[in-house]
Amino acid sequence: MPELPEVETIRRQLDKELKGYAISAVQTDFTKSFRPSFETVDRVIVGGVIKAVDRQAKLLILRLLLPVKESPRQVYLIFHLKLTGQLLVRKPKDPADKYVRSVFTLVAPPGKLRESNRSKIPDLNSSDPRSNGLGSMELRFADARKFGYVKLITDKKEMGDLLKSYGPEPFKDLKLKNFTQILKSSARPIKTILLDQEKISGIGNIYANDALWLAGLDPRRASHKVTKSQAGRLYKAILVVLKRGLKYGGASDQWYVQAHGEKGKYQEHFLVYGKNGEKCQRCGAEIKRIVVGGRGTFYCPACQSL
DNA sequence: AATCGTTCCTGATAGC
DNA sequence: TGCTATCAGGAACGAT
Repeated sequence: MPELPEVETIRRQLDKELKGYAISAVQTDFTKSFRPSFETVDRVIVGGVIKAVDRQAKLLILRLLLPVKESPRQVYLIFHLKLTGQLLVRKPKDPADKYVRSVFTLVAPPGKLRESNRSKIPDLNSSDPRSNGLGSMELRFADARKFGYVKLITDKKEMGDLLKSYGPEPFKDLKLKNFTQILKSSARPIKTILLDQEKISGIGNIYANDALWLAGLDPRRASHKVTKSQAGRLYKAILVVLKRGLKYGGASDQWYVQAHGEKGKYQEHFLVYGKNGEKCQRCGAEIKRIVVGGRGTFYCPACQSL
């Protein structure tokens, strides 16, 4: 399940590779995933040039510049991968990927094309009619479970409001002081708070489990009863596990892959996530799986105290 | 305002 | 082996 480290890994790759490309076509066999509608997205974004790829929480945000003659306009194309979404950068002739629901065809503008293909062999044999024969690419949106979505926002204020609905970013504005305040604001289980995107951006089930284990905190503990020193430990633990997730290129537990289909490696370094029945690497007790807030939760009953 | 239940969807898995 | 029923899960949404 793509969380902050997974989405950020993809963001860095997309930002590097897609910048400067223009969208020349959009295809889908699942229009339901488009908001407000496939027709609108298709009509508006074709011709748009990708200026940058941003991230907020688990959202990937393509900043597009529409080449309207009088006044070029910026719009935002947002992807949420939810549980099984993948964004793959491919060549049109590359082998098919499983569960592809939508394909965005990308073409390099002349300037970009000369620059990036100077030393490459031109692909003159492409049979794809949309291809310009040079530097054409595809951004494939695959999603086995179909929970993911593509959302177009054309209004700057609407974009601002959307971003404001998310909690602070762990590596930007989440400081110990506001983290402590956030914990005090609710009586729900601490793990539920960590997963709440309105409270804190980017944490999902994997990193919530591992951070709570690292901090030695029971995931069921009432958030507002977490002590000051525990909050301090949890704050550090969150940053540590997210950083490790990033370092290993994300966790390819089931579906997650990076932008070129490679797997991440954080799954080889899980602390408790998915380790039901195994021994706690800190105290040797048996890791248990329980359900907290409707989510599978892994923890060590011996060293994660209430 | 905070919280909770329901819903979306289908691959993987357990049970027979 | 092959079939069927059940489960998992982020977060939007409506209800309380």
